[in-house]
Amino acid sequence: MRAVPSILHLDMDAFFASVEQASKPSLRGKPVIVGGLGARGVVSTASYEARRFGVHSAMAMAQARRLAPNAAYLIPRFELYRQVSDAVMALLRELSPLVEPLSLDEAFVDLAAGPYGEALATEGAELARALGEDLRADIRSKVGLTGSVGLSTTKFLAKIASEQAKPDGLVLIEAGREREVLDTLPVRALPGVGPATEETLRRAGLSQIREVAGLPQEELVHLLGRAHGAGVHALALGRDDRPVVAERDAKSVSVEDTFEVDLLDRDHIVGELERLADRCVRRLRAAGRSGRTVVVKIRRFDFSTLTRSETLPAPTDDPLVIAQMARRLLDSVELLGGIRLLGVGVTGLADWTQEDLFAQALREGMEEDAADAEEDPAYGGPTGPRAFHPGGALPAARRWAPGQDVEHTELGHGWVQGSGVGRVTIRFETPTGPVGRVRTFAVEDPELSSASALPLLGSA
DNA sequence: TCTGGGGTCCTAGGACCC
DNA sequence: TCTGGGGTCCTAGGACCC
Repeated sequence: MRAVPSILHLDMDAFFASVEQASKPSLRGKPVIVGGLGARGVVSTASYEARRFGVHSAMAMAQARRLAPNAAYLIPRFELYRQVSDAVMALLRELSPLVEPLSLDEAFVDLAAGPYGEALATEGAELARALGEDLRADIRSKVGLTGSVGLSTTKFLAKIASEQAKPDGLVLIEAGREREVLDTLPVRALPGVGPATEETLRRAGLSQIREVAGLPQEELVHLLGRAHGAGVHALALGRDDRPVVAERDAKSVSVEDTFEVDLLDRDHIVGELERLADRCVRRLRAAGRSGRTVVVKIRRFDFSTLTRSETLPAPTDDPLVIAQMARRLLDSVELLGGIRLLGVGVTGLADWTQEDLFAQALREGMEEDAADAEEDPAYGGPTGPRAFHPGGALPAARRWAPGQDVEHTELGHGWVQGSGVGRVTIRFETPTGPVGRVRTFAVEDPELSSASALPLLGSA
């Protein structure tokens, strides 16, 4: 454990919702909820204004609508979030090359490995605090958002600190005070303790970290298993020597869809599977990877979930091979009663592809499919726009989704506030302008087209 | 209108090999 | 001919995280 609180954890405040508020002046100070808007959607992020109604991440969207009927409900705009995230991560890299992103809105930074490392060793906590406050000021002025910073001697404590700092604050836990802080927290605050482990511990009479820390390690191992028990025990004692690790290679790529209505027809399900396989391969190839194991995931009507996987002798990124493996895996599953989710993934990733004899053999035996593939120069597979799927159960590529960016030939940039009965309501405003005016159009209005997001401060 | 999507890590049994 | 022990790979499932 370090003598100086040189591990920084940054957590952006209500990130997706805050980006939306920064982007849409009319939503500032208002409850904003970002997530899936369909019948089976869940909340990704609720703004602090929306949290006052009891809305939180992972809540069913239907429940959120009951709690906060007047909030703004928006689809996520991941491209924009990624751009903003890149700008934030760039600020973190000014502090140290050792930056470990955990998601778009969260990262650890090892300050000791950066330009301030030596000064930190002598000046200690006060310099760490100053660096954290400067970072927060930079994020506010250069990105236009607020983030909370935790600083401490380990990853775990830095994360606890940023949690305590929220929203828009900074908390530093000094070397030597770790146990004192942990003694006030419930077991649920330990990373790796979720609902199931919490319940196991509760039944053993353990609800506070302090109680877990007082136990011999063997007892935890007995309760939770070898790796988990030892890990939880160490963290409860404040022992955490996990290093900050930059750029970890992904170990799997997967895509999945939950359908608005359970899918019953096997042919229809196979069609969706092929679309998913195609999307999965695109992502795999975009990352320059290939993989050996194909995984098909199915969630049945009753929410029971199963996976089927098969491993090739060598990695592939061939769309035909992956789609065919996925189809065969699906064939081995009983689909009676209907399915609510379908997924396709590839694991066992490699950076290179051996000469793919398997794909070659498959191609030679499948000239018709190969001919299909040529119609779509990039990828094979009988895929097409959602609109062409009869009875397509996905939210039919709705032309206008709430939150989406649009451009009007005369009125300029705006966003979809809502749509229905052949009409769409647009609010015309930009991140740097005043609150905009609302206008309603026919959904088919040729003056209206979808657009890209505008940067938050003209620079992000 | 119950329960998203993209990940990581661990466990456990059987196959297989030495 | 009555039954090893260890290591690794594959498959399936589950907990957890954001």
